[in-house]
Amino acid sequence: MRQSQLFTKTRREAPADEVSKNAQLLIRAGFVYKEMAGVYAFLPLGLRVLENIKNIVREEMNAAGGQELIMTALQRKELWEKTDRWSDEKVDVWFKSTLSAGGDVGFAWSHEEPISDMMKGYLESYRDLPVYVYQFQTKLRNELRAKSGVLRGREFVMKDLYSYTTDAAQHKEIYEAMIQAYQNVYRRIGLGDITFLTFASGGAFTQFSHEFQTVSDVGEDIIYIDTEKRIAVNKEVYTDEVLAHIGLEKEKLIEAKSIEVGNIFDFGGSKSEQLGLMFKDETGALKPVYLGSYGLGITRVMATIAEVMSDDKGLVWPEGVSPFRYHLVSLAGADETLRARADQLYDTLTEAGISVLYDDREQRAGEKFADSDLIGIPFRIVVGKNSTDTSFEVVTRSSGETRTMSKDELLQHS
RNA sequence: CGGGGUGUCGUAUACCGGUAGUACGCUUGAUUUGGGAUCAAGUAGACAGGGUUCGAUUCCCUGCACCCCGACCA
Repeated sequence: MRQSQLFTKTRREAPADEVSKNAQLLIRAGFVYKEMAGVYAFLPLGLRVLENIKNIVREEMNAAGGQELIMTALQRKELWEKTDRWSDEKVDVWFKSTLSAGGDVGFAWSHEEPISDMMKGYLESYRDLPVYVYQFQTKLRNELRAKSGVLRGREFVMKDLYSYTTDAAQHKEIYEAMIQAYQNVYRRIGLGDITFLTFASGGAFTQFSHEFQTVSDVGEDIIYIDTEKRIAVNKEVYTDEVLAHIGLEKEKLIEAKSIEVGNIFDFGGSKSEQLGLMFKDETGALKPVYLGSYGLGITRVMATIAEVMSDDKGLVWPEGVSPFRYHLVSLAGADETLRARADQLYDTLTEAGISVLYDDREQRAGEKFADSDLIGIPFRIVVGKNSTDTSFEVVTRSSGETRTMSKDELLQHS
């Protein structure tokens, strides 16, 4: 992509009404646009990051047996009344509206009810199970207060997978597979080292749920980490009894603030019974389908990366999620030789299927470097006085390290 | 929802009860070209409504928006 053609605009200063670092940087670098409090649009650069994150998640979900689908954003009142979660007293984040033709609808803040209700038409026998389906959906939540920029908005993209199994034993298999898949995701997007599997409250359904918590001072949760075992306990269930149950020693735990970047749940059979989602087992007996749900906030992950990986110059994208692999910065100016050299390198890399943002603009070096630092692509190739036809200056964004690389090395470097 | 704060060109800001200024951006021209260049000319603004006042962007009220703390976050 030629930067002269890219729809974006960097800003020297952040808007005065944004205090959170993730929103400041993402707006300044031209990744997101703020529509209103807690509601952000994703511009081409930001969308590329989102899609990269989604693709990593998609690959891991598919590998674990998940099948992608997409549910609706409009939901039926009657369905949510069945599980007693329609009233504003029970769920205070509902956006609701009425149909012109008559009747009430809700805007999707979660999809357990509709997706499980739908399953009634498809899951009738133990032969139909297990089923693992997931989607990437925009969730709408009427939060009393939006905060922390993109981290906690009223509109956000979430991956939610639902597992339908015959019993606890079958459920355990997918649940363990999901824990592994989630850990793969966080490792691949670059948050693996600071993201911990965390024991948390299971709400009304089970003793525990598991969260994935990324250590950050802007987080809203407090966790206690065992750095050797790489697991943690959320403050909400941090008791001697729970520690003993999990086998953690209090003295070894480190307290930290953290961002919840994922949450997986064991619902058991109770919700299925409420909804009438039953199947016949081998003996012909009618049983409730065993339900699990697995959430992962895509936009929140993007904001978390912006928050924890950035420096005073701007964003620093991990290789797995960066909008481009290389930022090719041409300092050719009026020098036709340099321009041709940059053009040729851009063509070569692009034809090899490598994503390159090519800063072919007329701007001066300082502005280009500042923009490049702000946008945060992992590797910057500088075509200028230090380059030749065969060797190029390459700067690593995260470390600032500069080295010289050949075209072949650029093509193979990964 | 409770408490606190803020609304001035596209962005960041200044001043002021009496002609709203600066920087960046943007437009045009010239000179520049390895870390946000220089010069010149131009462009563009007081959240909305009401009140006080000879006169309100400024003071007061209401609304709206945004930010922060808390509460909330299956």
